[in-house]
Amino acid sequence: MGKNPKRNRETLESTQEMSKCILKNKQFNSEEAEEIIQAIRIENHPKGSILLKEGEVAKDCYLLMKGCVRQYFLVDGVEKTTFFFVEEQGFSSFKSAAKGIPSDHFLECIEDCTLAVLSVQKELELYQKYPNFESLSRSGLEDQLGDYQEMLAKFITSKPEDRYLDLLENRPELINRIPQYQLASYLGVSPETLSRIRKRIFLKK
Amino acid sequence: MGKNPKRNRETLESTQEMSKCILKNKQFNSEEAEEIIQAIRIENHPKGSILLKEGEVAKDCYLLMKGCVRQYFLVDGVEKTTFFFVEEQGFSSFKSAAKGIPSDHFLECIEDCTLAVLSVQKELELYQKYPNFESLSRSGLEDQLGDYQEMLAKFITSKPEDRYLDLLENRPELINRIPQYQLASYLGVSPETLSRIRKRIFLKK
DNA sequence: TTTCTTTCTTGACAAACGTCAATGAAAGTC
DNA sequence: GACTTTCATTGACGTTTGTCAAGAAAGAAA
Repeated sequence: MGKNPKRNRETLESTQEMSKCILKNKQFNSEEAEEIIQAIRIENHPKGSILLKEGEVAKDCYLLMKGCVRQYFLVDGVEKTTFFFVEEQGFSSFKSAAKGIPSDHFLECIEDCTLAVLSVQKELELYQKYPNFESLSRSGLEDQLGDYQEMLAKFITSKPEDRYLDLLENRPELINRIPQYQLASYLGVSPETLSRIRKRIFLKK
Repeated sequence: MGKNPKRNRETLESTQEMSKCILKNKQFNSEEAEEIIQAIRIENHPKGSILLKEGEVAKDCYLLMKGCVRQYFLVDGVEKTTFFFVEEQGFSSFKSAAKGIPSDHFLECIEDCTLAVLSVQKELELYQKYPNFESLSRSGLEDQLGDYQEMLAKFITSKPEDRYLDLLENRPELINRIPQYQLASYLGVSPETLSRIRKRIFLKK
């Protein structure tokens, strides 16, 4: 599954879309953009396929064009979901990719996914060649780091119910797309508790 | 407090130490290193001083040479601690600094601190001038992002008691340096609960 | 459709947590 | 030294959560 990504009409459209995304960026001239586009491959992975297993070394970084990817840990045989990536989000298993160490988590497509994939090796080459590309990456990393600082802070400072309300407000699309037991795990509670939290909220209105 | 940092023997030593840290990095020639060192100023802030207030726009990024800095939010009049920075750690309020928006949190020196400070503006200039410097920054950001991914995952997947045990194992120095009520907040529980958790752990041994 | 599987809900009970209040201990101040 | 302030501990009680188990609802497959 997912080992042999299809090359179809959707793939071509995604390539064009991704290309536009890079070309519109004024930091790049057409030559640079061309080489970057060449380095990126589009992959389609069906729902349920695993992009990265625990123990494997991450070799790629991703830009999600369509679908949803779940990051989870296996703790005492139980899956603990820690993140959902959706459209337009770029991501990688940084610890594993940057240091070449085995990943401690899994990445799973929980919907049919279309991904723009760039190998870490190629990425480094592009950094060397085009400082503008590294600049774009640094800036993106700063944004993401800001997001993570914020998420961690929210998680520390709020209760499960508040976190669910926060999700309702800031990422409502997740609630309809994602199985409730995975959302529960993401909120740090059991599926039963999330069910009760939903009931409590419903009764309050 | 902290508005008028002292220039003393300690400051000079810190400058030398920081300079060595940059010079030893083989990515830089002496000219580059010199300019970077010139751009960085050393500041001493006494215990209790605030580096950044909620509502202010972050203009600097920091490298902590000595002491400990606490990040906290003010939620309904209660301080919620979300991070402790210690020696050798570089940090910034990324969201605020990168986007020029007001900070949603505070940064407080909870010990007498010696900091290497670089303004965001100067930082961007150095990136423009020396791609190697931006490269160093990108790499550092990736490391930090990996750390944050890991921390968030740990927080989601573990209970308060596990988090305390984790702290005992991985950052034991924090436990003796930091008031317990701030640690409790950092672990996401009330001071009373942390006190009881410690008792439980003690009884188990 | 029917059947099977997966997911969600509900109940019951024990464990853990938050809050309020009181007490103790430690550190700093006069 | 005595005093004040701050921080840590302990008890009591109500709320929330986890777990186990059973049943309902929703999807997928035959």
